[in-house]
Amino acid sequence: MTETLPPPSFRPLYEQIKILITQSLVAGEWKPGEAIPSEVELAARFRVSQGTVRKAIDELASEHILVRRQGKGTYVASHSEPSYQYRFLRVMPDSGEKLHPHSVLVDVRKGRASAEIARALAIKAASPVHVILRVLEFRGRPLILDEMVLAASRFPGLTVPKLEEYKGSMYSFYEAVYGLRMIRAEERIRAVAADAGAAAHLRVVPGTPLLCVDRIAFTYGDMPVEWRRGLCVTDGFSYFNELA
Amino acid sequence: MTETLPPPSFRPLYEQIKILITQSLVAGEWKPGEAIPSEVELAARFRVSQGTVRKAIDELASEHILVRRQGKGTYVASHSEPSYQYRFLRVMPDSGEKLHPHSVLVDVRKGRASAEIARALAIKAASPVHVILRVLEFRGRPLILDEMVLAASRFPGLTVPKLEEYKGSMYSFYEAVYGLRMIRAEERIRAVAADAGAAAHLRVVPGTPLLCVDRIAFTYGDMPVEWRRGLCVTDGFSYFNELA
DNA sequence: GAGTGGTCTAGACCACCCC
DNA sequence: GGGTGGTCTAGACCACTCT
Repeated sequence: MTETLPPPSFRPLYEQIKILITQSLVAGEWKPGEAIPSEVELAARFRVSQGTVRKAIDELASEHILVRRQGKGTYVASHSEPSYQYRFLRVMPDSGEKLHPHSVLVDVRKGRASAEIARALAIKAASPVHVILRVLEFRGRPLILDEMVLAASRFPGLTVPKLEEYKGSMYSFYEAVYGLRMIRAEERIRAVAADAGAAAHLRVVPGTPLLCVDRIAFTYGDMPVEWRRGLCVTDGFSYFNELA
Repeated sequence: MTETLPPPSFRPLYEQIKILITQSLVAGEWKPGEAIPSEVELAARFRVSQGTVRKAIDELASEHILVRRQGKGTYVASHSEPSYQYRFLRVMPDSGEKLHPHSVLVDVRKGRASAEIARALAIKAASPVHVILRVLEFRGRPLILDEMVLAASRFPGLTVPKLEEYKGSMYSFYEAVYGLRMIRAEERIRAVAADAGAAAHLRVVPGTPLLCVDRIAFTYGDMPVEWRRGLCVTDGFSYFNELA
């Protein structure tokens, strides 16, 4: 889906400003949740007009990388903020009720990347990885069985106790502990029959149709960080998507 | 998902321009595929600066309602154009190959709206509707069994021969024949087991897990026009979604 | 070359937030 | 009241398309 385009013959100034701002974000000059300098300050710093900075920030805001707050300033988006907590979770109760799931760790172990996962994470096949299994529960009912795979090199010293502290959201964990902010993800969804293991974790009978959601999540610069497979019960719940 | 907000205390000019442009689109002043007047013309017509018209058009373009073409003009987006033909079809071969499905009509009949469908289409329960059944094939292999429900009042004189002409895309049909351009849709996805009927049409064994994709599609002003349920085989195919 | 959208600037003023 | 983002304007110049 992501394509490498031919070198553009022309490079608008505001795109270069976007790149400079992104570089400061990658370098950690401004951390998630913090305010970046005001538009006038940035305009002075980059020696361009405020309008040009505005256009750059507008685009970064539309990509959910920055957040504008009128009268206050412009902030670095963060998965730790309530409104961003479940930004990538598209499964919802059919009732329309808000979903506030509870995460239960099942297993954390070390392993080696399969060919498929190595390709997805842009690492060498058989590289060491962390594999995390967990169940998302809603009102005490198991809803999603997630398997997450992370390159060990990016997540040194990942341990169960550390993970337990952040049971709410994986991405606020990556962000707070490893400085990796996830900005977008690709999902591929299929229908599968529950095998014995999944059925046990999700408390359904084997063979029950489940959604199988494969996800690759990316940080700044389209660097893949996480491969994930979620098996999801859709009795009373569904995956919501808006086509625009 | 769509909420009615409290009356805004303040109404930017460019939003009013957006509304005026949208009204011209609804009224059919500019038809799908045609060019709208240039920015300077619109600025003169609405007595605002070109910059304000630009901002209005920018937003309409980001909503895929208009399409800008540098050096040529701004056009009304149309499902008849190749790049928009399958804009709302998210099912793709895992191979990465481009999907060019072929539509086969199964049945077209009249019926009455169930409570659920009446709610979705914002019509009275038991209102007369058209029900269309069709199969989407890919390389001769049945992939999706679609059931579409339309308010009869919006689609007078809908007949099989008329439909046959447009087997490629339903939405270019709605657009060309009824002047209804679909601009967005909401989908809810679940996993289900194929029943006997679906299994026969999709040539799978009954019980095979399928994606069940319920869709409501909207035209200008968030007016619901079509209710659709698609049953989809996901062997070699998956539903692709980008989370941004 | 004429016409279109696209970029960039500079400045004025407005709405919102907080001290 | 002072700072922030948000709107609106006017004008210059650039890139692209077609004739």
